[in-house]
Amino acid sequence: MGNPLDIGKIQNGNEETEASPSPSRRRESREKRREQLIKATIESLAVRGYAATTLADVSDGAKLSRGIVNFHFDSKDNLLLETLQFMSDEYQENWKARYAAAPSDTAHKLTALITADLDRKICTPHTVAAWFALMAEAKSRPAYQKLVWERDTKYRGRLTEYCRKAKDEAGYTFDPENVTAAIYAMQEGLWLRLMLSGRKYKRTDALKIAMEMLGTIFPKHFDADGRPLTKTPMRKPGRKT
Amino acid sequence: MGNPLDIGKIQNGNEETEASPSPSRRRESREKRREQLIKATIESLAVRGYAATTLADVSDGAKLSRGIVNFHFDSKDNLLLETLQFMSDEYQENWKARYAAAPSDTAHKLTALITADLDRKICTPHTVAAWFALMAEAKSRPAYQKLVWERDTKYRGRLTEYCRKAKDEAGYTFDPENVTAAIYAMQEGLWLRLMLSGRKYKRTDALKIAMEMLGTIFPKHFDADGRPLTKTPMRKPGRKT
DNA sequence: CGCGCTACTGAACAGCCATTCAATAAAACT
DNA sequence: AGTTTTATTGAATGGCTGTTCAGTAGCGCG
Repeated sequence: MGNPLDIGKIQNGNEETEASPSPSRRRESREKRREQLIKATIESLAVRGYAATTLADVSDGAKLSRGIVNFHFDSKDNLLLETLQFMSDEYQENWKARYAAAPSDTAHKLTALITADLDRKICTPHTVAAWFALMAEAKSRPAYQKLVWERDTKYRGRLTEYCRKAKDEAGYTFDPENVTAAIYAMQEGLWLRLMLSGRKYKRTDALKIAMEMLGTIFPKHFDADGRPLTKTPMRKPGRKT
Repeated sequence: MGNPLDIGKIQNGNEETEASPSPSRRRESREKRREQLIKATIESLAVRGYAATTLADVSDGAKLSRGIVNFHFDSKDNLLLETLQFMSDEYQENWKARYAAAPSDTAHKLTALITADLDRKICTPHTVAAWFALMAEAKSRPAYQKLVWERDTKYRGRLTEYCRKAKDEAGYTFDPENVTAAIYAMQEGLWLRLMLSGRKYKRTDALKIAMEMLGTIFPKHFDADGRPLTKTPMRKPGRKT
């Protein structure tokens, strides 16, 4: 325990292909540094856990000096809070984009919401581990709790909307609020399992489980494997075939 | 932050009504002290979180002196590990007892397994919060991971057994392994919500959500509200009504 | 009553870690 | 080029915390 977790050269997957003027540049823009430090924090949270993550770990991980975090984030507490904020933003941007891009029928919107949670972008072992590390502290940190709760509320609101819509379309008998709660709980539980199981379970396994459950809950909208049924546009009790 | 969380007088809900010889007794049996310290640890984990829990908090909470934890548990690490073990044991004893006491038909066994998770005994806000505090560290602590994984495996094995049985009895089309994973994930997600939401969600709400989901997944075994149907003994594809 | 025995205490200690800050160096600007 | 501004460094600091251990006190036993 104590190896620096080299992520000094972050794979900035963005389209930042501009020939950087000098590779030995020490000064970076404020935003870049902050993001670099946040990523190093996530890394350390995932590998070492919350309790064992020190500022030295973070600065070493970013290949920078000791005082750097307090310079950019004022305090460790604040670094952790902004890390949570960062992950929360990333999460929301992801599902909103996927939701917007999905066809407008209920089955596809639901699919988009569910699969977004298990997207490759946000559902890496490190991200999930860091997320739980911070979330576990939420009970004793009102600021964390507020962030997490807001993230939850927005997503679940949208999910409820479509559970209700599905019910209207196909005449299911369930209570939409309860089904939403159940689905959302399942999603978080799948995350937890992904974190705990190391390499035994993969993201794609979780995806399969989630989609099959959609098929079970909304049998008129999905087939048994969880594939959206879009043939019938589905009106009130519309006749089929 | 720093008030001692008085639980010196633990409510030992057991049938230990034996008139304790002298109320000012300082020396206690080894087991009693250990349990008292573990309960103080759970309390502190729930209120302060993992990172902020110090040995001073634990000994203050138990109204004992500073060195007491190292005397009984050797190290803080070991205290935390034994706390996890304690909660794990309590959890398993609970569901095994409920399972054994349930009627032998599939629906009731399933109900027993599901409701056990949300039993008043083990599903208190403090217990759940402490559980997640420790579980979040599992990724970076092999010893924790092992304990949590074992706990999971036993419970899920039993759950799978009955999902399979239900499928055989009623001819459902789902994959039993996947359904088990989904149900179990939902259970853990409900725990998480219980922890995060403070007083907004109650144990009984979670119970309702879980049972309604059982009704959705096993429609031949439960009614829509999740009540076990026991009238029909249920054979293979038996004709109905 | 004395003698150990064991649970327990709390002061002392050593190590770790977040934070500070004076010094430095790179960019930006004039 | 000179000056200001800004980012960065890394050694110093002080507080906190886990652990130790020499001492204390309740308890049973002979």
